[in-house]
Amino acid sequence: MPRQADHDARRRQIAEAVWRLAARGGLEDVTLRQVAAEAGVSARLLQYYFGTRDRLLLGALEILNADAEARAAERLAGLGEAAGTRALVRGVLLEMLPLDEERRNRQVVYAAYFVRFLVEPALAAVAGAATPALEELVTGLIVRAQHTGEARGDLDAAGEAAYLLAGAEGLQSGVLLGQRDADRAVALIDRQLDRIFTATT
Amino acid sequence: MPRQADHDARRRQIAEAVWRLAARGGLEDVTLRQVAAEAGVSARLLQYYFGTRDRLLLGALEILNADAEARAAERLAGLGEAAGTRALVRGVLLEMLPLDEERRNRQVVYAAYFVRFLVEPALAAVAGAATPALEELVTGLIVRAQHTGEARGDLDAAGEAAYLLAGAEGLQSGVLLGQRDADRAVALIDRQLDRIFTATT
DNA sequence: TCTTTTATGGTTCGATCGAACCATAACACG
DNA sequence: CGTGTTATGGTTCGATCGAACCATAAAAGA
Repeated sequence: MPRQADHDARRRQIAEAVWRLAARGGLEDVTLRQVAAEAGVSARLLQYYFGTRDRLLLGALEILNADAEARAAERLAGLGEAAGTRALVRGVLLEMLPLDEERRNRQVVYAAYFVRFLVEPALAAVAGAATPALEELVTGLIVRAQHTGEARGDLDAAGEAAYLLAGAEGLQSGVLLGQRDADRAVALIDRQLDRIFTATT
Repeated sequence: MPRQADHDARRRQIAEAVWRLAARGGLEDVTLRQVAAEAGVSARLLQYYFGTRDRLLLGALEILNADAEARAAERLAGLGEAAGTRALVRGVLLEMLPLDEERRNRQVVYAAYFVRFLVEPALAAVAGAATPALEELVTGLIVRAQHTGEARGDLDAAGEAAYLLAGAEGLQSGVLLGQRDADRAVALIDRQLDRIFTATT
């Protein structure tokens, strides 16, 4: 019938403006007018594609989440098909560090949303899904490595997986705050992996 | 000469209102009017004691920091004078978990400030001091324990200290988000300490 | 070519924001 | 008992906010 537009592209364009503003000044800078200006569209369009501001924040987060998942899977696949178990675990952990602008911005946006996660159940559902899934994934990888002898058999796989991921998250904060060098954070992770995995083939 | 007031008490009263609002809805809810209402004073008084909103946020954070430090020292001292090294390290780590309302609120407030730490240098200075100091402290404790034989001698004290603290910070997020039980987080920390420290006396 | 529906811009409204300003009640001291 | 200073409340201003509303340009199908 009429004038068709690429809704997904428009929503992404607007969401990216939300991300930039949130990373720059927190959610309080994510005002409808500022997002519109940053995205180069009229404020009316934000209403058209997202509705209210709360739903804009929710929608922008959903797109960010989908993006993060896709990019992470892409990067893990990029390790090569015959990547060792240790390399896979390392890849998952490094995904949580701000090793490039893309990851850094994404992680800062998550930080900007954090308090809201604690209050708005709709956002909490979107945010809370990732971490437990990663924990199961890493646990499974360590268990597999224990079976093949790549990892020490006398350690608690689930506990180590949880602490590895928690540590990566903590290192993320330190690097973002400029308290810690990114390279040094990676080195710390590698040292923990040295402890868990035995022979490097 | 005239009508004296306890400035420190007033500033604290106002700062506590800031904390409550920030923990409840993030910094965007910390508006002069809402803080005034929450503290039970007029908005004029916020200007009188803190000046602009930026300086209110800075002042409230400074008081929070001083509070955190004092309470942590208090709690560590409460472990007893002859507390073992492992117990001290454990105490430091547990201070980063939301094990009671006080710690939980404080940690949520820090989260609310986080993005601002990355942007405003004045806030970054206040926030960034704690973590490196804790890292040196824990490193020193582990080194001491290695000398006395309480800790395994073949591990990198600084690296383990850094990863312990980072892990505690990551566990903090998980507990705050309700993804992880607080008791389970403590158990995970204890398991890491089992690995680092040898004999429990 | 003419609809008819969609995508988009612009304007407006009531509320609220931060900050400046105006007032005055309380009180220590002469 | 004044009296001068401090601590506090209230009001106002211009700006901005989120949301609703009004308009219209574009284009797909008749």
